[in-house]
Amino acid sequence: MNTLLDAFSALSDPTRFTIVEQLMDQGELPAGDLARGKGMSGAAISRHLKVLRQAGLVNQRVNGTQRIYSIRPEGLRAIAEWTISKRQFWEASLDRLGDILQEDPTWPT
Amino acid sequence: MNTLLDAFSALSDPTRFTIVEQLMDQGELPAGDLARGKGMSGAAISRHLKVLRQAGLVNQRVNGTQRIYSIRPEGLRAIAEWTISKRQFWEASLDRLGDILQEDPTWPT
DNA sequence: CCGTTGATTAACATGAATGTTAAACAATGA
DNA sequence: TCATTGTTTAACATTCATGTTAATCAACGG
Repeated sequence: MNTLLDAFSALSDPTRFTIVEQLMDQGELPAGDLARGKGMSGAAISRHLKVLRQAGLVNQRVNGTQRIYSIRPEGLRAIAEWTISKRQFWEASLDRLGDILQEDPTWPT
Repeated sequence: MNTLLDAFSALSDPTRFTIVEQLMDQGELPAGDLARGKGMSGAAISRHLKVLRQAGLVNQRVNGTQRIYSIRPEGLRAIAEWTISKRQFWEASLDRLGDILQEDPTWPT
């Protein structure tokens, strides 16, 4: 559960959230690319990446002088499983479960 | 998406997270009961509840002098929908999707 | 009307978070 | 070997978060 709170905390920062989304969209990226992408010092990004790593949300791979980051699926599962375990609460706001299928056609039926 | 970050932020605090879980377990509860349950001043709990309300995660109902709080399903849906939309990433860490069914037999197949 | 109860807001202290620049460090290539 | 590049860590300033107690406010019951 501590893992879960760390994940929530890590994702609650806009910079870190967009890093995660960028890694999801573009696959693995070196720290430098992420820093350039957001108008922010490399030092700041480096520490954000450390927070994400400690929360278990990203992996770091070494390639020469580069540190290449990618999504760590196990980290996201903490959130996914909590969400699933509480499904009855957010489903309660749907008149019909079918509504969500409209939003996400890949949702398992 | 701002709603989503507010929800993550709200849930990243241990006191607020347990308030949410307590409301899920026990249904609606007055602020005073929540304060007594955690050894903390009513003032602190009141502000935590305000954060949860502003994040859209709980509802407030007035009953005489009491403020009775309950889960707000719409708020949880922001997290649920983000999680679902990123499903491919956390499913990637499963050898077989069936694994999760073992953890949660009610998961839709 | 007054005192009590339940709850929130105000004022304050303190520790955590986040950005910057400068320093440190490792890998690479001339 | 030495300069360059990529990244992280250190030191610092500033803002944000969170707890406490005291003050405020509304509802109730005598």
